[in-house]
Amino acid sequence: MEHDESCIVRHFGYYATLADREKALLRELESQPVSVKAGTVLWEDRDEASDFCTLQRGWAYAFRHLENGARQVIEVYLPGDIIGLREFAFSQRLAGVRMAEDGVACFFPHQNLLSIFENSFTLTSILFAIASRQQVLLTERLVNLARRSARQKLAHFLLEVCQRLQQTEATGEQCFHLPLSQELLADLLGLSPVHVSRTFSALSEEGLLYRDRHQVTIPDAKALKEEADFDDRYLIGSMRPLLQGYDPRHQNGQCESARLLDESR
Amino acid sequence: MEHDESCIVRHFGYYATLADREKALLRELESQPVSVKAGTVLWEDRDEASDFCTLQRGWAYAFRHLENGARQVIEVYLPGDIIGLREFAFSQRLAGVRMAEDGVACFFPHQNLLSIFENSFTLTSILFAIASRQQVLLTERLVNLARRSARQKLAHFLLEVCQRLQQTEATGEQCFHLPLSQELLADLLGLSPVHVSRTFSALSEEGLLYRDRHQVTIPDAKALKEEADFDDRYLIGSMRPLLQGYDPRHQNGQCESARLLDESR
DNA sequence: CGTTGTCTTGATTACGCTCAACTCAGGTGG
DNA sequence: CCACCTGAGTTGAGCGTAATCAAGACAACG
Repeated sequence: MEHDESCIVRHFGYYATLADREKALLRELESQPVSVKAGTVLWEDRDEASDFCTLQRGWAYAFRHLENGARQVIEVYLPGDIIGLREFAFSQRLAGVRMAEDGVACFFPHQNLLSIFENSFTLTSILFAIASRQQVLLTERLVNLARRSARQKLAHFLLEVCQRLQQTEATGEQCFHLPLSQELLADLLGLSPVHVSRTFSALSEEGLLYRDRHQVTIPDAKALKEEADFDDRYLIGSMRPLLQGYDPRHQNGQCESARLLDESR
Repeated sequence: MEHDESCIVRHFGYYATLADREKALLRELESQPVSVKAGTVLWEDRDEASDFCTLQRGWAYAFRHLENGARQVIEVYLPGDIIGLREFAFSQRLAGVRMAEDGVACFFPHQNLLSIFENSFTLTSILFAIASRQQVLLTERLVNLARRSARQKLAHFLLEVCQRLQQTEATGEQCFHLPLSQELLADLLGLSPVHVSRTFSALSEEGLLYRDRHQVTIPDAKALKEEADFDDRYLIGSMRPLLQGYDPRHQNGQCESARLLDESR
């Protein structure tokens, strides 16, 4: 029964080499695939948070409704991503999650994660790395929202998505399907829908970005990255070899950056 | 040699009961306390990321410089927080960290975290919970930046800090020392320094918030929370009992939210 | 008592919002 | 097959929040 095409096994394998036992543990997470239609709510804000889910196919997004009626899209999930880690320590959801297009999701209970912590050092490290990466994505989104112009926000997001897609799907295309409405992009980037439209037009007129319906093309990635102040070091490409240099016999390593220690003596 | 006043032991103890062995593991993280002056850089953006640090005393903040000269403050760390988890999976720093006032920091190497993964299921779970909470804080900051007015941003941040301080220091005060300049608040909230000043004045005139130099007083927390759309469920108070209901003999729990599964049959 | 950095206040500007009308594509039903 | 409807996207006009620039007040410090 060899099906290493398991999305999550592939995803984890990116971080470190997996033993068969570990692959088996991972496959348990995907034992209950569910087909979900576009618009399906995986869970609502404030629902009881009792499980996680992996995304096998399709895009999804996390969102919050504010008091004033506005909606903020917090994160966009692509195939291979794990959803719900945010609430590991919480008993209720802190954001809703909805499918942006038809897809397949696999739910697994909280306990499975604890069981991984207890049974696999390698998978634990990888999970921590994935949580760390999610935090880094969030950080970049935060900077994007706080300090960049509308055109930079839009360009930056599209560049990020394009690169994340290339990592998972290993295509070299500068052209991809974007199953998100302009209203959703607005709620993601902290703009109004009309301004998203205007920004698309402006970027298009300058030849930095083409879009037909939901198909986006980036003719000159270098120029667009320049425009957007985009630096891909926060994406997976620059991640460390996870378990490199770890020797369980020497558990109390010395600080490499003893700089400050020295100073204080 | 009983000194349970260790900041990190107290912090972890908040999540679950610790055995002596686990307390010992944690104390290793604090074996190298360093006194650091206000303004000291713990590390710079793009430095090699080889260790983490816990904050024993004083405030610190993570920041990034952008191409256009602006600075974004990403996160504010209070005593008891762990700094650097963001870069667990990365080989270089993705943001600089600087002390906002005099304090004490404890550096410990990457390896110590891996050693915890290998040796303590409980501590691993707590670490994951802490990472999860950091992500949640970041999420709330993102919403704050994207969708709220200047006065809401400022009020919301001050309410958050006030509550976080109360959790660690167990004081009931609606009054605290804020060792951050208005310029730093501006860089944190995505505003200009002059507008932070104006916003302080406006809130003060309405009696929602008083400030004398770096001392902040919140006379009517309820009113201010109303104004800021502040909901504290994202803070530690609403966290789940971490290991509740975990039984290692049944590792493959069933999904509680089988809602979608049912639908798809 | 002067110097420095932080904060305040005023005047002007700009980026993106709101409201509203219009276009366009796709889907539905007569 | 066409008429209609709907939802998404586009375009224009006017406005508002917060940015910018600049000058002045204030406190802390040497």
